[in-house]
Amino acid sequence: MTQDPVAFAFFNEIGIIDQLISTMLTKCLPKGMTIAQFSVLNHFVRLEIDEKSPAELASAFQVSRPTMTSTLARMEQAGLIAVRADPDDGRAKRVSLTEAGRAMRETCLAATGTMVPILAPIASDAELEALLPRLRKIRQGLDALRD
Amino acid sequence: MTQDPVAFAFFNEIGIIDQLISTMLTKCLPKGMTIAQFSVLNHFVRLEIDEKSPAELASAFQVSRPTMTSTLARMEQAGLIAVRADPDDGRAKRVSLTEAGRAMRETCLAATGTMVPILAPIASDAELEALLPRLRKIRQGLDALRD
DNA sequence: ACTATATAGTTTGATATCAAACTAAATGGA
DNA sequence: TCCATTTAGTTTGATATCAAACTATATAGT
Repeated sequence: MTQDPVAFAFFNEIGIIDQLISTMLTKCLPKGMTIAQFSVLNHFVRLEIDEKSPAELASAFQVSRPTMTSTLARMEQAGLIAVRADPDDGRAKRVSLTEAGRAMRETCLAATGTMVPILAPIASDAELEALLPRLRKIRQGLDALRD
Repeated sequence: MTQDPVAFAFFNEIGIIDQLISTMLTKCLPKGMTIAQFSVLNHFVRLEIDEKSPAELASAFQVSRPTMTSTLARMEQAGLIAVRADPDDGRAKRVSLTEAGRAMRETCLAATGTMVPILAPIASDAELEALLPRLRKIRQGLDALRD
């Protein structure tokens, strides 16, 4: 362990934190809702975007296209999004939020809000605020490596 | 987005970093090998442990018992571990590393080593070293919350 | 001793995720 | 015009992950 590169220990902690948070978050979401789906709902609302293609969404969340296909299929099934053919490109699709999707996002937002006071004792806002830009820089560096 | 609690932005970055690193790491591992399996191999070698029960392993990696059952089944199938009944407890099992498992761990270690120079430009060891204890503290806090 | 509870592992059924291979449509070049 | 290449999306097949429900064994309490 001591001979392990620091990077490994670092990314190991990152992995465990992600796992713990994901599990907690999933548990407080409405039955059947997942983080992946909630993220898509959030994306539309926060960026005030009408329509986006599956490929654009996949790219925004840095997941593969098959993953996005799968997530969107479930969301359409659940009535959270509407999908139509792109009028300008026969290969493409256009995805948009439904009213139900918007409502579900509100519900999820309220549910996740309950986690904030629970997390507060773990780390202060100041602490997180201090770490955030440094993590962001690392994320951007990794992101750039992919190409 | 601006009204989002800092915690959300923070854990979002954590999630993306984990995803990017996991994908990179998986790609450099031998065909068929996964991070979950490599972690188990590593655990045995690094802690110099002979045998552990599936429940102990699940707890060490903070995954559910069904998850560990699944991972161990694949590893046993691949000949990386040996599993025997616990002589003292009729419910339990004892898991140990095989020679093949030990060899595979060495191979994986060498493979992941190639990532170190790639990651170096992303963040210096000093930077990671500075962040590590703070992440560890957050992880421990989250871990404690689970109970 | 007997029953209730707790613990070890598995099974079932669901989601997310990826790589590889595939179809269909757009684009570019000769 | 026609073919090669690229791009959008899906399908297939694999792994990880969880919760809930299940079996079997161990432990505790009466």
